[in-house]
Amino acid sequence: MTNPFKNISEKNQEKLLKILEAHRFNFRKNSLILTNINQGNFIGIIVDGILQIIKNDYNGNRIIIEELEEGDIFGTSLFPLQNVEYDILTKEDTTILIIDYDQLINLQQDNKEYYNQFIKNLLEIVTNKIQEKNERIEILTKKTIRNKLLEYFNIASKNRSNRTFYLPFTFTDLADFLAIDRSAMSRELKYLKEEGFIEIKGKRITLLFDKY
Amino acid sequence: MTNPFKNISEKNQEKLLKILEAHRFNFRKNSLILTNINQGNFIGIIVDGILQIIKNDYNGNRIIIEELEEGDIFGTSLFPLQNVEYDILTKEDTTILIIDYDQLINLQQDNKEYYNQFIKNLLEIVTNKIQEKNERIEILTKKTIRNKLLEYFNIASKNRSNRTFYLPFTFTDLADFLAIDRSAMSRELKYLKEEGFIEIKGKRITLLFDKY
DNA sequence: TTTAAAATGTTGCAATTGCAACAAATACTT
DNA sequence: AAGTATTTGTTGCAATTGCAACATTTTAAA
Repeated sequence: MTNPFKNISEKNQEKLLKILEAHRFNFRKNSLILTNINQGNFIGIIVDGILQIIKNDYNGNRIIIEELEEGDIFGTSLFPLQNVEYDILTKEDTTILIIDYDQLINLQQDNKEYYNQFIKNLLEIVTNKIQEKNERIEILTKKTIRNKLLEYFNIASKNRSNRTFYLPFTFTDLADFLAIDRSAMSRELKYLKEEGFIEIKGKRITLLFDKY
Repeated sequence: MTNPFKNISEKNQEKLLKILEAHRFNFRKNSLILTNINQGNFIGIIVDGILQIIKNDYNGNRIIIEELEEGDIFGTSLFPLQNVEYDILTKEDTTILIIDYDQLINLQQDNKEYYNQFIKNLLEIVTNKIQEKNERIEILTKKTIRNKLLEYFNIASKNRSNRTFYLPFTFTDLADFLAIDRSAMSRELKYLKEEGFIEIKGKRITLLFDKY
């Protein structure tokens, strides 16, 4: 994951955050970050910790939109529908920086190279985020639970360059991430184990198929 | 949709494209744009026309990843998996600009305000794209065909600020976009019409429900 | 360490969906 | 304008899935 302050010296980082009037916030594990931290358009940068963006349906379905870690960004301009319906939940103690998006974009500081570098870094981060979203879409467009699981496992395995990897969250969360029923997923995982496609020990998953 | 050259004069636009060694290409309707236009990391800008990014599954399923129009961007850095498996298809006669992504990012032209402006514009476009991806994910995470359709219709209606709108593509494409079986979708649309949720005349759709 | 809470595993059953196989209607091409 | 290709509509049926309800295991908190 790209660091939003890549190629920016400590000193310039401070200057930048001052110019942008960035605010720092600390949250305990399992707390809800209200999206109305400030009124306007904002970008949040995760300095440390883990966040989940959660959507709770009118159908009572809970969907994990994304899971974010250090260096990731989030914010109003990155969500549709003014993000009214999203919950942002800390999974660990988390520190974030909040920056006003409009102020950031409209700042007339072209001569400051650290400002330009920062914008470039954000572009790179958001571009990576698109790739993640596309991966997510790849998974969600698979028609069966089995194919969703296999696609998810393949991508996870590829991203970690290892046929063995650890789930970054619970199986309950995985079901929410894949937008499928947890018990149906559990059933399908059993079949996949029985048929020798995968091996599971706790959150440790090993792929036993070559490619599918 | 944001124009990638917003706030850049014609003159500076030319300079910029020269510096970036941008190449212009024209394609006829229904032609495949090979993703190996050039070898490296590239960004494509749609000057005019319409493109679809298509993925064909090993299961034989055809999925529309996105539909792009004038001002939109696409490119290797925006796809996962080195975009080997994606087809880029013109739906109309289309003109694009190709820019080398690494060259763009690594250019040392901080003093050129049009360059910085261009990067900012790209950030804005990619940020909007994230919103679109999130909307797509919202739709795909709905568990029933009915709810996928209703969510799609809601978003389409909201985006056009009108309860009547036109499908931007065929119903066959819509099924591919929603990742559902076309005939099953057709059946569900019939029920939605019968139950008075919607009205359909050709590609013209009117929502008759207040909110759902 | 005990207790409570959350996560995981399991299963029957009803609802939903994909698939296949057509007919009918539209849209393109020459 | 005729002929071909594509899109749309329809339906039975089998497969998949969600849901509910519960037992068991694991994790977290007091």
